[in-house]
Amino acid sequence: MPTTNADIAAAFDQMADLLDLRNANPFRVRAYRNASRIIGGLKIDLAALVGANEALPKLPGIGADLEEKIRQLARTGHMRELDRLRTQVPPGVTELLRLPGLGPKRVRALSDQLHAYSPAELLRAARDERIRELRGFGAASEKKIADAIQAHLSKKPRVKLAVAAQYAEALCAYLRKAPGVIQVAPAGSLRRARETVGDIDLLATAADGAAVVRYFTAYGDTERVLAAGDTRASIVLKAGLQVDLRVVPAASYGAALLYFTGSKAHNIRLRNLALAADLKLNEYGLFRSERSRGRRAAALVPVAGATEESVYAALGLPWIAPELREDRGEIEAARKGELPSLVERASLQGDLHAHTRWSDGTATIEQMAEAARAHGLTYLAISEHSRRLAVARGLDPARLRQQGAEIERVNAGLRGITLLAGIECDVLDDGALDLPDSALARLDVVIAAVHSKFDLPRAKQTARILAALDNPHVRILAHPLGRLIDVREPYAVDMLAVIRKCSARGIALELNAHPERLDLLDVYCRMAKDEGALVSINSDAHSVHEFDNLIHGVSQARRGWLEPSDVINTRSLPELRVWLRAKRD
DNA sequence: GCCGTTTTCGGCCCGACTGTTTTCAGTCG
Repeated sequence: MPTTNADIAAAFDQMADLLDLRNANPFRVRAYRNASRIIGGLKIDLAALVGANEALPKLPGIGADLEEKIRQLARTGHMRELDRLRTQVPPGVTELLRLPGLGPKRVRALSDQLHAYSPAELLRAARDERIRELRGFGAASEKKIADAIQAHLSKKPRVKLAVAAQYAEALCAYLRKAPGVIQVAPAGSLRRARETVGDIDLLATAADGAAVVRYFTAYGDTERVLAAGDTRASIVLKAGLQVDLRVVPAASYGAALLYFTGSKAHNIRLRNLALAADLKLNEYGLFRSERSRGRRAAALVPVAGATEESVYAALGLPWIAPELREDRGEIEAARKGELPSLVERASLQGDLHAHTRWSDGTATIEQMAEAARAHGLTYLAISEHSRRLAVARGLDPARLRQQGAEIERVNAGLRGITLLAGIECDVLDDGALDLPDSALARLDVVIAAVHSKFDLPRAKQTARILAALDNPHVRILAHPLGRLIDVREPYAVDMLAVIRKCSARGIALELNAHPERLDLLDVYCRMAKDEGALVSINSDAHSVHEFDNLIHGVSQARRGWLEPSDVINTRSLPELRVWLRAKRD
């Protein structure tokens, strides 16, 4: 079993947990956490490099020591120091760190003094009222811990972006009516458009923060209030989602929005840039400290803060789009003036993947065409399932011909939008396609899709998909990882090999915009861009409403640094036709 | 454990809230 980057990241994270519990130097702990985050988001396969005896790339925050540990993990699957630490901390204790309100110090106190080594054991201690006996704890902490464990044991998964966005919109609309409120904006991972969101972060500006907090905690959908001060508050919605609100003065809006949007790693980079320029950055603004005669303390003079642009500018940077703020090279790119001009929803001219009643959609061809036009699109490919997907009434060659005739008939009466004849053709177990080449050759666009045998071993799955990509008619690879968020893991496949094949054969990778899929993942969007492969942002709409989902695909593409030129359906129909007809080897 | 256009040693982001404390430690984002 080869070691993946995810394995290395997990080992480093566990190392950080264990060191934290053993009261190690906090900066050493941070070094492991940083390394974990960096490796977790890395596209290069580190273990493969080690296996090939090649040099590892120079990674920020990874020095000689951690590099050696990466080598150990790659070669043996183990890390001596981690194995040793594991024997010194009872298993289960690190799980206690996952409980909100418990950090390393308190977990240590609880496990050392109460011998509570797991959430279940700690819950028992809370019920026996043994926690309140400890120094530094009281009845209130005991109850909080008990509540936290119960919430943890019935843990809700992160909420999908599209769902969180709905709650956030309603909350923002409510907050805009709060007394004295000036601005309200979503922040946090929601604003960065991460595919799932752990909680909703909102920012408001007002002169009187306490009044806004009072109004916020009175929100009708509130299950309970976790904390409420003059500048911040946290509530839990009845749906189980936590919402954090911060209120700052209007002059701090930009600095606060920057700070609460994150990511944490991006913020740390910005603060370090500020420090290097002898400035101080916090959620209230960017400040220069000036010593004046007769005063002991230096005065803080505001330099910027009302807008995000002002803060970035004062740090010598252009504004950076929230989707890029993950410390994945955006600061360096900004410095060099090499930030991508990200794709936008308005860049999309068409959609190459939608279904109708001919297979498992709910609308007619006309209705889908009309809806796509109403969403500002100028072309739409009707791409039904193929016969193998019988549950979805997939088309066989005969029905495909009939459907093609109807598309032609409908097209003749359409104004402002053009229909293309497509197919979402199943990839069979051996990589062959589900329809004969003679049927595929008549279509405008053929999308190859894996809908079966998700659990093939990596080598077999990769070979199967590569074989499908060899079919000369294939122009797009649908939802390349097959994952359903929170439901089905991505299948095991060598994405670099798949992306290189797509690049070589001029095949686009689909970024399926359905909120359950958001497949291609952001890191692979970037890999596709780096490898010169195109991406197609498709709705996979099965009803007239689902064209709205395109925005989620665009957000994911932006997280993957994609520009309009990287996305095939930003092209006009004539340009697209040129690409569709281009000769392949 | 990492890092360096002042540094190879001595730093390492910063403020709010809570619960426990009588002035602060721990946790969180």
